[in-house]
Amino acid sequence: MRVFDTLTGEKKPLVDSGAELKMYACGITPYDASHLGHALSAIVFDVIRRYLEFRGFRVRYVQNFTDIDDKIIQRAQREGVSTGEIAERYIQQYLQEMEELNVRRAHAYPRPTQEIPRILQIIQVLVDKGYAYSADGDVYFRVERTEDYGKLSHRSQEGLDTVARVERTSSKERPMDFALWKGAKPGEPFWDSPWGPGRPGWHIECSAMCLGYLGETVDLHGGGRDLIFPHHENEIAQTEAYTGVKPSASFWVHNGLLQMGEEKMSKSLGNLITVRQALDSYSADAIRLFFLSSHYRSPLAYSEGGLAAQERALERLRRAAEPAPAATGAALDPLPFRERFLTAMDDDFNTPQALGVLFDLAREINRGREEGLDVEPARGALLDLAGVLGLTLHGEVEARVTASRPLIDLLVQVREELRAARQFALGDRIRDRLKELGIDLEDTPEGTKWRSRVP
RNA sequence: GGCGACGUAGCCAAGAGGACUAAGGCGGGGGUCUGCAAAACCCUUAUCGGCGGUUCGAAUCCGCCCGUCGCCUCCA
Repeated sequence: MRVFDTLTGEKKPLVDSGAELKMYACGITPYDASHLGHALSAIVFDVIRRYLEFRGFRVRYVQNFTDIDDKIIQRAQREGVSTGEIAERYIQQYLQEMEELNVRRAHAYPRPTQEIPRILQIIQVLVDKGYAYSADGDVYFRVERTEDYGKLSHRSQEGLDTVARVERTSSKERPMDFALWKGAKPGEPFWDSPWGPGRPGWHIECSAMCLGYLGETVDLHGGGRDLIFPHHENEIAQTEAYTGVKPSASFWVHNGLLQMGEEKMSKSLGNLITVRQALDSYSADAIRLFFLSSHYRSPLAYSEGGLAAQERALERLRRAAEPAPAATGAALDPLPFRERFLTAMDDDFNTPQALGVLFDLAREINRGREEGLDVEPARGALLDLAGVLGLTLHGEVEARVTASRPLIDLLVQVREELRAARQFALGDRIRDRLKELGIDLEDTPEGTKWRSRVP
């Protein structure tokens, strides 16, 4: 298996050492509803995790929530509630939505406000080692002390210092130094520290939680591309300065960002589709299919039409995965498809190619059915491999019509009788009207079948 | 200004020196099946942004140009 590593810029072999594979993904800052970009990232790492497990790795997966930061504080002040309340609300919403998207739970979801002692201890060591200094109640990381700062994002210290946009604080030694600890301003939540009351900086929390939950070297550290700089660059600097162990991650894995028309989807730009909105209009499988039909490292442009197209494509897979009447012919061997699927996924999780294999397999199943082959093994493989991508292939709208099922059955039965009497005009009318209501009828050799769809 | 991606059919998207007379999906066209449909199946729908170069051979490597985007500031 080969996986692309942002640090080296190339695909490297990932081998199963037999030990637990440690995987850390940067999660969200819960100050508002999550958007599809967050879902994309979550689904990318969910698929990576599922595939690794499918390949026999024992995976330990940790994802954090940044539950204290400027935006959470602002929101809390605006609503007149505590920061903890804001964070908790959106964390629960996120977890609920991820469950609906069939994203498997991480083994742990640490949060900085619950890791303050560990964070303080790390900052203390960095200060003691000369990697950090306190100034006016803040503590900054001394970027100059590290010789390889910029190695992840491929930037030079000189370049960074001259960039006007880097925040210039009078108390900083150099503009590119970044905060480990932020002194509390009036009215802000704070924790006591040797440098005064305050709260952890953004980057230190991930260093602390990664170290605390997984150890000095994680196998796979992930997040969106936008986290490469400064977040992950700073994390590397802190963690490696603290432990003296390099590398702090064997693989840095970053997913491409979801674009919204011309620019990326982001909370600060306000051009977003929330996970909720997407789930209200499309099935979880279709949303996953939309994301996975492009490679995880490429940017992906959101499009209403694209999502709808995937919903239709999904229908092909769903139908192929439906149980078939027992057949007497030879069995359709799914092994070649399985191997092609593995080859695709082994190459840096090439899900578009893997999906191509799934569609090929679906076609073979349909063809096999017409030829009277035993497609059960192939059907099992299709469901199995789709499951690795987190696709259920269930007709998810079925549940919505449970109550009206007997009535629909009755109408279908009446129509069958009309057809038997060659009263086609009336029969067609029933079919057309049901279609308008989101019920599609199909006359097959085994009788009339119906299925519901989103109207 | 610095760093980095990307540009493949009407649309989405794999492929990264020879098995490509370029996967897969959506859409379009034609057909089989059907009372008619639907679904399914079959056939069909591209020479890879432009120009130059390297090579026996390039969508795949190099250079230049054009275009799009991301990061450099909170961000998945």
